Amino acid sequence: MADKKHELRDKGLRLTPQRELVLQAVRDLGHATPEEVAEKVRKTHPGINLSTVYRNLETLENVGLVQHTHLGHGGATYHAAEELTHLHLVCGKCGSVGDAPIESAAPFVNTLIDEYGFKTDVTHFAIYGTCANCSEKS
Amino acid sequence: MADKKHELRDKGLRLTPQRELVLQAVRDLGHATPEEVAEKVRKTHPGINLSTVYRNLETLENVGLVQHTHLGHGGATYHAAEELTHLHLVCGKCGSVGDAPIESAAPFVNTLIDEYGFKTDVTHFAIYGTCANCSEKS
DNA sequence: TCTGTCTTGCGTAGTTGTTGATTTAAAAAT
DNA sequence: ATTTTTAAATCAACAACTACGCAAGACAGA
Repeated sequence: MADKKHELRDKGLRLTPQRELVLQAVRDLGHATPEEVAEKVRKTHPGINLSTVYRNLETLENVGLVQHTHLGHGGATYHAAEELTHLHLVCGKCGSVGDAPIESAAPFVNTLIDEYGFKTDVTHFAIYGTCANCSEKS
Repeated sequence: MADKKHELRDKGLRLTPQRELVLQAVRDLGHATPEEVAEKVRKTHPGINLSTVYRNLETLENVGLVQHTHLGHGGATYHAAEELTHLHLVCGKCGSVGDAPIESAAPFVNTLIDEYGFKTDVTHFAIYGTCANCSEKS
């Protein structure tokens, strides 16, 4: 962690403030659309352009630092590669995105492999439902 | 099932060939984008318009006969309401959509409820991974 | 059968999300 | 410090998807 400044250069990328900020935003947000990333970055760097965000997300994905998924709405959502260790619990009512450890799905994943030969990648999609909060309220 | 002709009227909808065909297509296809529904319908009713398909899908959804989800790519996919009894196994390589009974996920769903209070609706999202076919080939 | 209303067809036009082209600026190498 | 190279900003174009408006036609009820 000490050499964070160099992880981009190590991948053969130039070290620009924008690029760092985009990566940091993805890490901070956990999962975010390009638009959300842009918004986040603009808090500290107001002039950043949406195109730049898109290009950097693409670049960062190429070197494996981030990945994208589709969580339902339409746009892609990005997360840092090292964060791909949990499930996404998306609440259909409030839109919140919770996390659960990957092990929660282990029996499910095994069932699908054993019975259908289907190798599930549970980190790549949203688990849709209703969160505890919204369940109480209704 | 004998009075299929009247189920639309019972919902307060007019009975048009297009409407019937759209509903039938959704039921036959299991899960399909508006475009795919249109294609299917056009086999027996070539002149049907895409707008009509969209409008009817919307109408049918309003009365609860069909539902839509986002399975990742971009467009919405529709299925008949009574068909919501299986999981969608979407292959990331070939794009195929397989089915698995809802019971496969039961332990998983229970875990999420017990530990996080999260009520999962497993029929409403795609389970993403690699199908048996594509696993062999690679 | 006739009438009023809902629906279709058709084209179009708005979103939304994304990518290019170009110029300017900034980063790395020398 | 200077040069070379790559990235950022800006704006525009694009594509896919969906919705809208109007006129003509089809459905259901009397």
